Amino acid sequence: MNRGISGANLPALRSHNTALVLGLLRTATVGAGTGISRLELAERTGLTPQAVSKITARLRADGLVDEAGRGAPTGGKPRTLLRLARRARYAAGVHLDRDELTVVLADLAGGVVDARTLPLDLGRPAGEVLEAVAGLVRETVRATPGADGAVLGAGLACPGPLDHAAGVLHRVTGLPGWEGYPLRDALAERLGLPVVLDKDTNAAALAVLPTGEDAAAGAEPGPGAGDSFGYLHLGTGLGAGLVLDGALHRGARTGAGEFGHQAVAPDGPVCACGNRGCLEALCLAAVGRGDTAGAARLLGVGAANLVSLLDIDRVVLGGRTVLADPGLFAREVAAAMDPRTLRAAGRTVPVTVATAGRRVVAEGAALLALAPLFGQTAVGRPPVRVRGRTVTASRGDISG
Amino acid sequence: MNRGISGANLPALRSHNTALVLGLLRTATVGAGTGISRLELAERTGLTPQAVSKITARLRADGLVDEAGRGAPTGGKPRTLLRLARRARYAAGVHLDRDELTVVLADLAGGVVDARTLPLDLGRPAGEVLEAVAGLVRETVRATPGADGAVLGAGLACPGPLDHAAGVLHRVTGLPGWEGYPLRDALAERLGLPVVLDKDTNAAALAVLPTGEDAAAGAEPGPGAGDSFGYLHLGTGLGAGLVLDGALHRGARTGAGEFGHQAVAPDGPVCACGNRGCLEALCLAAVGRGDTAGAARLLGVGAANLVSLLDIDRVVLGGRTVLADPGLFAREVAAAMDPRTLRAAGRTVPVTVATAGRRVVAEGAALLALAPLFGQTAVGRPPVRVRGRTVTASRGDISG
DNA sequence: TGCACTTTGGCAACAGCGTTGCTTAAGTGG
DNA sequence: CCACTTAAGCAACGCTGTTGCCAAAGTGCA
Repeated sequence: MNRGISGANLPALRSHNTALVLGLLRTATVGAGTGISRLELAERTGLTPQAVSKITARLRADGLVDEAGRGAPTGGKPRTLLRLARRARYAAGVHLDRDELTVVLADLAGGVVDARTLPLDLGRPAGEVLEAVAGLVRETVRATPGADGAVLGAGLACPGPLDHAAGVLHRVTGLPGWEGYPLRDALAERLGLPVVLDKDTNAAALAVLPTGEDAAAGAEPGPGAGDSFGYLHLGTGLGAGLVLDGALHRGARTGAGEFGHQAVAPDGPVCACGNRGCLEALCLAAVGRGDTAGAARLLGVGAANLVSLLDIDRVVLGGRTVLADPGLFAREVAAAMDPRTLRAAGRTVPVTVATAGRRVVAEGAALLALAPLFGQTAVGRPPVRVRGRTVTASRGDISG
Repeated sequence: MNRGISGANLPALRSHNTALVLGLLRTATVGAGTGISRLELAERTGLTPQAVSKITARLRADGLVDEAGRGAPTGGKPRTLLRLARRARYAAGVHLDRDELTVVLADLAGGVVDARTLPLDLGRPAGEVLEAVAGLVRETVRATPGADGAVLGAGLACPGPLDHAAGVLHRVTGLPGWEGYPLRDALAERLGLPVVLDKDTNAAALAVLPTGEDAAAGAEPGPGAGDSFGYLHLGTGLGAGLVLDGALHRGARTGAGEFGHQAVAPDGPVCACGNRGCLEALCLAAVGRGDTAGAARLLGVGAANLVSLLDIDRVVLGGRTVLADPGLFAREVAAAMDPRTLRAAGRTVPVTVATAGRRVVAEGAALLALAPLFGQTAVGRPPVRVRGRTVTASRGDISG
């Protein structure tokens, strides 16, 4: 029942609008982006040009935003383009997998500046693992001139159930030693930086959110809404990261996205979780007997369920098994989905493979640490007049 | 890519906070609620007491809020309790089903003031159906003294695929005449009132959202987050309404909640949608052969999939078939879910049956029309300091 | 009964947000 | 070269929630 504290005051208003502008600047900065003008920022946010001028002036004074040349001629004074000062701040992204450690250093726009990978057995004692992580992060930061004092924080992505809010691991399958370990705070103390802990699949989903370079062909988010998709990760397990209306959906216990343990066959084989007919068990069995196409088609059935339940715009695939034959997976998953989504939802849902490949989780982890800067939540809507008096309006329950 | 316009200005800020206060007043008003004091409003919203005083003063001047006695003695001046002036405004809720029309008139707090039901064949021509709907709404409004000029709008809940944003029906299964019909605008014109169109399952889910009277036992939303649940409706079909973090999840095309067409058996019977193994086909077949408990257990398997994917807090059941034996359904669904959610998510998920019974959809439809008044979206969080300067913060992608 | 104390809640002045009206800057095109 | 167009900053402003203060309205002990 406790809805939390969500009253808004002027500093919150300012933060919200600043984050909104920064978010748009980021999408205009990533990849080969040339920047975005103040007026376009005003159009996209709904703020007045003057308000955008003030906000961008503050950001420029803080060194977070630079001018980047002129826009196309329009018959009058050309628009001045703005973009993020990419190297003004950095964030570290850590992918702590069962047998491997990957660390990336990302700039303000999320671009990877440096990346390092090390073999690492997650079964080793916690102190040892933490020292390896902290060491590789420090090494990566030191290798980039100017990054040393400018790292905003670190994102840490791990497999298995965990609690994002508390920063604590639950049970990493097969590795009982990590149960309940406060990984976030332990790393934060060693690094002297804020750390955000999340599931690997959630991190990967963040990396796939279109920050400019990666919007899937044909995927059109609905009117006024953010992007919605599922990132399906098939590696040593099968999980998903869900982005709904442009925001990661974790669930209250960081339990969302347990895609692999949906039941799709009443009398299927017994899964490692103890139940029958889990999609993960069927899928991995198919992979195990070399039937990659069969695994992909099973994945497609699960993906079709996801589309039916959540009305997402697109599906993105990743994980080692998928990356071993990306074309086949994209093709077979789509083939398995099409008849179901066409008949049930009347549309074809685009299926792609995450372009960042094996580094997608680490890149997403860095975005976890950058996320507080780039908000996207609305404060509300224009006031509504009720019986002649302006009373109120808000996004509330209804969205149209 | 178009994130929509979400910049916030002072009127938006005011609307947001006013809606927040109204929402808390509503939860304190429904049922046997005695009201809520200004100071508690301040604590719950995070606003200062003075800000709450100003907001409630405006609402009292508008006639939307009344004083309602004193709070418990605390050793000083007792708090003055406030509550919604329930009869200050009304909203109509329309449940247009295949064979029946139900209209309720709800007061500001969502309480049902009057309700009427009529047999109505949805296969009749559109004009005839609309006239019946408008007629029953008018009749219901006229029957309540003081309601005539005070109706904020009408919510209209229908079965089958439709577009909430456009207010247009897609194809109502078996009734091709309604395909593409702009039902919302047609009714709005006849009534001279704003109309909101939504799926019956979404409306029912709104009615189940705890506005005070209906919080399921044992359901604890996660820290800082809103309630999350799935409302599963088993009647002539099988569908769901999803509430995630306190907000209805519709999807960009109002397609979310197609719970019945998830595949749970690779070689199952052919469903009406043309695919094999849909949960709806299996479930309805079980009902058809009198195996109600079997249908309930199948429902439980689907519900467990929902919990795995979305990490929801609870499951609520409704629909004619469920209401024919509520106890059995609650028991068997829970029994089928428990082994799956215990092993996969480590918890038991409460299962209840919607208390509003057959009227739940119409009640929820009325809430659709009231929703714009009672927002629950946050503007952001307190500012975050980055390298010594206050830059920004927002809810953004990460929620902890 | 009276008085000290506690707590509520309004009044008034204020800081800071985006907005408005206007001016200046910097181009294009005849 | 000049009229015109468009971009973007300056200054004044309205309105938001906030702060400091004070009156109102209780409780509880002497």
